[in-house]
Amino acid sequence: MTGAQLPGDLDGALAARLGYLLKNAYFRLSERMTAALDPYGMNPRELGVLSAIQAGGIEEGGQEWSQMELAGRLGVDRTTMVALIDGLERKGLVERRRSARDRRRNVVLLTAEGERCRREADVARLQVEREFLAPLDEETAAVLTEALRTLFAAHGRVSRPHCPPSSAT
Amino acid sequence: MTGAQLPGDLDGALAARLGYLLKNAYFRLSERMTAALDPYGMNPRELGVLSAIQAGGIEEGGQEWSQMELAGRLGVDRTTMVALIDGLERKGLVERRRSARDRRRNVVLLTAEGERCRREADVARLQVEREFLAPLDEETAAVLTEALRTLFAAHGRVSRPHCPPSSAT
DNA sequence: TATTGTTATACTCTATAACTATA
DNA sequence: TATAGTTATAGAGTATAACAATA
Repeated sequence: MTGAQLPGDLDGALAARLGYLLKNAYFRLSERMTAALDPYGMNPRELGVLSAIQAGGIEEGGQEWSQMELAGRLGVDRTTMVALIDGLERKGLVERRRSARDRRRNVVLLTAEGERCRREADVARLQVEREFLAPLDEETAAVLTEALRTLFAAHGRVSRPHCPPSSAT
Repeated sequence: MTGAQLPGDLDGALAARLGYLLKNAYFRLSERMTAALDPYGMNPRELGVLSAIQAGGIEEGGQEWSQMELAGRLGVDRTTMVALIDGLERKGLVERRRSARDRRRNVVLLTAEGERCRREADVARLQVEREFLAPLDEETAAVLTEALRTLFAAHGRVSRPHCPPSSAT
């Protein structure tokens, strides 16, 4: 569609580039996801935070995670996480609670509304993903997803040099 | 690897998200590509510009493209393209030439060194792509690439609202 | 009047440094 | 002394607005 009005095969040449293809897929999906989540008052990244909190809550009998741990797991800076939690707290979707065992840590919990919003938004997310993959037949879509998972396992997530407490300074 | 030191299945939960997978694949590949192209004195985006110029040059008997056209095709703003061409020109890889037929247009051409650099860097790019896909067997890698191409054709590239001369102001 | 290239400016996102309170 | 959270600040990347030259 966008390329149809362009003469020549430049789009073809670019479409041979893996980076170009991945970038376009990522940004196009992000656009749709952002639009789809807007009615729920959140963006994809915020939904990611809510999901991370929830994923922690259901594991090992309900482990609670601090901002630091969430930041590390989501691959964002801890200062970014502060702003992220600020926003979610302002919307009443999460709440900070001082950890009893280590009073430096802020445990982040879903509120009842936060959990409800997360669940609804997650349905919207799945719907967007399905629509996005609709141009592919079912098996191809499955192979694509599985291949991306394999690459993720092999190459790891985006490194966040100064966030996990390792080689700083 | 990165996830191995993390307790629980949060990475698993995130790895179920298409956006997360695409983002990680894109950023990881970008990191590697940036490192691999560094010896050639360029970054992935600059190589994209050189390739776009070259792709134009070999098509329809050697069509020459202006900054505006290159910007439109690469999906970047025209002001970004100015800075991009500035950098490439400073390195002696491209040169601007005023179009004879329309003196408003700056046709951008590869210098001899620019074409040589582009060709060498493109070999490095292919090598990086191959290595990046190495965790996948050959057929899976082919399906992945083809699927991304299909999605690209269906959803188009990243839209750049104010760049193609359409709905501005 | 509209378009290309250009410059200057603003905005967004993220990282860095410094501060506090806890350990 | 080191760590978690916070704040303020700076930096990259990108978009917006305005201007000159040309159509």
